[in-house]
Amino acid sequence: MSKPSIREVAKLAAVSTATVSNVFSGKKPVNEALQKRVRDAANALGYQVDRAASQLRSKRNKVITVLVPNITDTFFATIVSHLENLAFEQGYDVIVASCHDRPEVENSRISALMSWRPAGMIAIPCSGTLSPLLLHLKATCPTVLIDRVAAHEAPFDTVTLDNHSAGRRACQYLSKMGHHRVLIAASNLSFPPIDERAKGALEAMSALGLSTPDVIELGSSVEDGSKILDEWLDKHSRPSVIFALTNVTTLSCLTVFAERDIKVGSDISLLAFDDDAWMSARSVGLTVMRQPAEQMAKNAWSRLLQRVDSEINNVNPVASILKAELIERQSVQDMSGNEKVHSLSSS
Amino acid sequence: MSKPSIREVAKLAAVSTATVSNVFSGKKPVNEALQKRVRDAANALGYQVDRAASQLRSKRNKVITVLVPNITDTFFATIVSHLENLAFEQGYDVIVASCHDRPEVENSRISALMSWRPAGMIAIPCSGTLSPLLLHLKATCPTVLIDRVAAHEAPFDTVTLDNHSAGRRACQYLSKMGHHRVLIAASNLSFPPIDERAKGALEAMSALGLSTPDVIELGSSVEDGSKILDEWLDKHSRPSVIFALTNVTTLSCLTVFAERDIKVGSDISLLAFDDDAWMSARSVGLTVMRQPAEQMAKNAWSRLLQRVDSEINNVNPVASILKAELIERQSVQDMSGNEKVHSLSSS
DNA sequence: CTTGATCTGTTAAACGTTTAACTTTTTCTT
DNA sequence: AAGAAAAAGTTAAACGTTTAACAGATCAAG
Repeated sequence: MSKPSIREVAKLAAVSTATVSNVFSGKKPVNEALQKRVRDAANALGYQVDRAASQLRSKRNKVITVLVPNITDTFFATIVSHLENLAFEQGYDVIVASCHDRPEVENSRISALMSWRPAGMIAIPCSGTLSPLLLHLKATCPTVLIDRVAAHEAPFDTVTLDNHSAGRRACQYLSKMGHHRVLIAASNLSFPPIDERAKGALEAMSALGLSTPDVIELGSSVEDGSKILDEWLDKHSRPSVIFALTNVTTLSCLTVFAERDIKVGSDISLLAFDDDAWMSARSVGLTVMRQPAEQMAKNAWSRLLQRVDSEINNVNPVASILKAELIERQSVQDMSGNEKVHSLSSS
Repeated sequence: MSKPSIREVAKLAAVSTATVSNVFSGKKPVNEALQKRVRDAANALGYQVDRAASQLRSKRNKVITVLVPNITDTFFATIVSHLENLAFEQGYDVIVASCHDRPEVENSRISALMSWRPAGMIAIPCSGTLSPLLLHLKATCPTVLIDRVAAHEAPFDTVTLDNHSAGRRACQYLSKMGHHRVLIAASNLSFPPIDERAKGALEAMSALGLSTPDVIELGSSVEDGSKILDEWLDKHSRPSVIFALTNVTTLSCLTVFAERDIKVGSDISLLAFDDDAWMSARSVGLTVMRQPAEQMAKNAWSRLLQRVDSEINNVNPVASILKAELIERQSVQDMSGNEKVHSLSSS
């Protein structure tokens, strides 16, 4: 029942424990024949190296911990999935924790993660203001932060979207399509990326000389968001387009549209964020600002490995900033009355 | 830089290492005042118990590993999320691995997970035929299997949906709604739950004396599935309803409907499986068979803890089987011509 | 045939914790 | 007040691995 140890393998293969260790770690070369003998013995006993003992002695630990606000959010899950792949390729193990959007839980999850003595940590903070515990990591563990962080303010390597630019470009597109009355559906403006998106949008509108859009906060759940949006619509005249700043706010918008029998793409336009699978599987596909989730994971990973390998901790934090991609589908109606670009007919 | 050990805490607090250990583990009582002295010293040094050393010595390990086919699938992510909550409440840590639907990867992930020497494991196998490595767990580690497993055949505790009944009830509903020509969109019939759903559906139709539905396999990706369905529709006359057996096949169906400009709920009906957030946030909400994901997680968890705590391993496997819930929305059109049940008017 | 370099293998001491066994102190019984 | 029992701390030996330090063999060069 209890697992066999390296000693039993050594005895069965009639070698020293050091040799068995070398066979499995590859640290020192060992003769072909012996190697086979050892492996056979190990298989016969069902031996497997004990991580705890290995780590305790060697102080090396090929483990990266990942902290996300919520694993059920497709965007975060996608990033986790990519990170897991990258880690796997390089012989690292990943331990994931999610804090369910609760800062208190975040703290306790960080403690738990750190007790594994990981080689490094990749975190998507759940709130814009970094907790003291998180900040303390600066001194103890190579860390890179993704997404919910103000890129240049954090004392960590960061990988973020150029949220300001994404918001700006989104609104430029909206105005090009002839929309003047836009409502911005944010989740929570205390999250730096959301705030940036909204600021970028506002700035673009004012630069274009258009009226400043209203901004409403819909929170982090679809239900709450629907209710808030519903009430807002009761009190205001209908905007020509809603710019939804996350996949969850997008869902809130669609819920309300369904209840009120408002048709997307004709009665109202919708520009969404992220690009979940369901957003394109619709009769009126959603036009979206897509975040390059895979690239974000890749950058975070390589940045972290660099820190881990170089042991140097006094290099200045580097901020890696990526661009969102506008994917044009049918949910933003063209109200401009302009000719289509591809039309060659002379008027 | 390097983490302080229990010895340094002991020295600073002027006690023995055993006392420090007892303060943190609670194994033996220790005087209030001393306790405070120890905690203060630990805080001052930033001390944290080293899991590896602790586990190595005590052989206890409050860790449960979780294996899923794909963390980006909302259904699996939801289960993982609930499991994480349950674990957290009881002082367990969870290590999650996903095998990206590849059996080879599954094997290597299992090895990796086992090297943590977890107290138990909860797995959603990625294929219906359990790998030898997985079967081997029977002897080494308390294990409970969820979802992709034939409930009564596996030599493990299982938590599954009553898929046969779900398929049957779905088709009974469909027939009640006046649908006679139904197409079943399976993902992969080699997965036991999918096969069961299809079988249940077929059985219901034949019991009702209706023509047996066609069954097509759409695979595990939205794109592949769309292509296959698209080709099928080219060669066959349009069914009155599609019964999609997973959230991914549902997406494939909707993609094809969008391309062909087929309106759900009027041109064609759709009965979906699972109940992802986006399924209700539509002008025509999807009627679905919802799986009780939270309950599945709860049952798996309590079943596992029972095994872990009782140390008894010769109890027969127990199969926990849950019911799906039919949630009626608008995507299945009523073709029966019957009066509505709530209508009291005399004809 | 020596010298020394190169391989391949072994021995034994850590790594940071827990815990059985022991010692000291306190409390309770009579 | 003496002795027993209970409570609170300490000592030191594990846990299963890695790895310095060492040892024996093989081989090439001089």
